[in-house]
Amino acid sequence: MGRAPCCDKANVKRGPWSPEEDEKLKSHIEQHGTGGNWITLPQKIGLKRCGKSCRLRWLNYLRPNIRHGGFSEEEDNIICRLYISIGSRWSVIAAQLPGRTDNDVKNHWNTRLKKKLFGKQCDDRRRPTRRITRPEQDNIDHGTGDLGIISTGVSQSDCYWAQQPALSYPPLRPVCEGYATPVAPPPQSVSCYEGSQSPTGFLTELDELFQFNSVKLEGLDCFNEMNGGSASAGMNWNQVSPLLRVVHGMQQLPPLEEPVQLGTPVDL
DNA sequence: AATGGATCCAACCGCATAGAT
DNA sequence: CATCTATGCGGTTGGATCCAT
Repeated sequence: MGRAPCCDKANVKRGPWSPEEDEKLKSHIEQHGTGGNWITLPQKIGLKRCGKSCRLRWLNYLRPNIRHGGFSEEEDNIICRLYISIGSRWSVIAAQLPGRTDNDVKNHWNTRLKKKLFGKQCDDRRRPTRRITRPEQDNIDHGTGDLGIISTGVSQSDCYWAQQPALSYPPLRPVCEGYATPVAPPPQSVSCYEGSQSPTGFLTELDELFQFNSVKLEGLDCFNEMNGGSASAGMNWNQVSPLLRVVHGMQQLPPLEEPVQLGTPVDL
């Protein structure tokens, strides 16, 4: 028996949202909330949309204080370090970046950071600057703390780490007491852009990096507390960063209640 | 100017989980 | 306890846009 569809796909609109739809949804939620039921909400307000689609639209775009684009290098570093530590748990990572959504973080990772970290070569100069899309233009000078320069996937942004003597990790702010902060790996361990175009060399360096993490992450005991002390409940460790699957004793993350305060110094 | 490839990102899909019954 | 339903989440896709030729 198959799973019941969440909505009648034949009778719901799909694809991009119109400004009118956005306005309907936004004003209703601002006035009445979601009513605790996304499924019935679109019918209530006369939207021919799936409840899931409404939820996604609200969470990713209509919600107040959402920021799009213009990721700072500091945010990039946080994303990379968390990805290395906990894998593709985008909601957790996004929770550390105020105003960012999991979808945004995920897209940013997939389109830029992954290339940074996993070998997009700096000498790819075909596209020195990326286009500035309308949403990005909207975000420029909106107090995001960025310079208003849209770094591209391959130019300044992509080459940022490549230009460094080695991948440089600023220290990650601990997310809870006793949380063993993923600490900057030895610089030489991730110098993946320096003559490491050879996959073998790169993998070796990654191995070193994760051996490093295997030590540092042993302190993640407080992961256990996330689910009432159950060491494995609620956590599929196969989904943890593939880079960390070899790590022994990796345990569950604690609840991440406080977003990382960007720009705050970190005591290690 | 036309075309094809690359890139980005909004949106969808489907699975896992939590909560209700 | 079993089943059903809604929600949350991560993976993937499709279309728009840009750049190089």
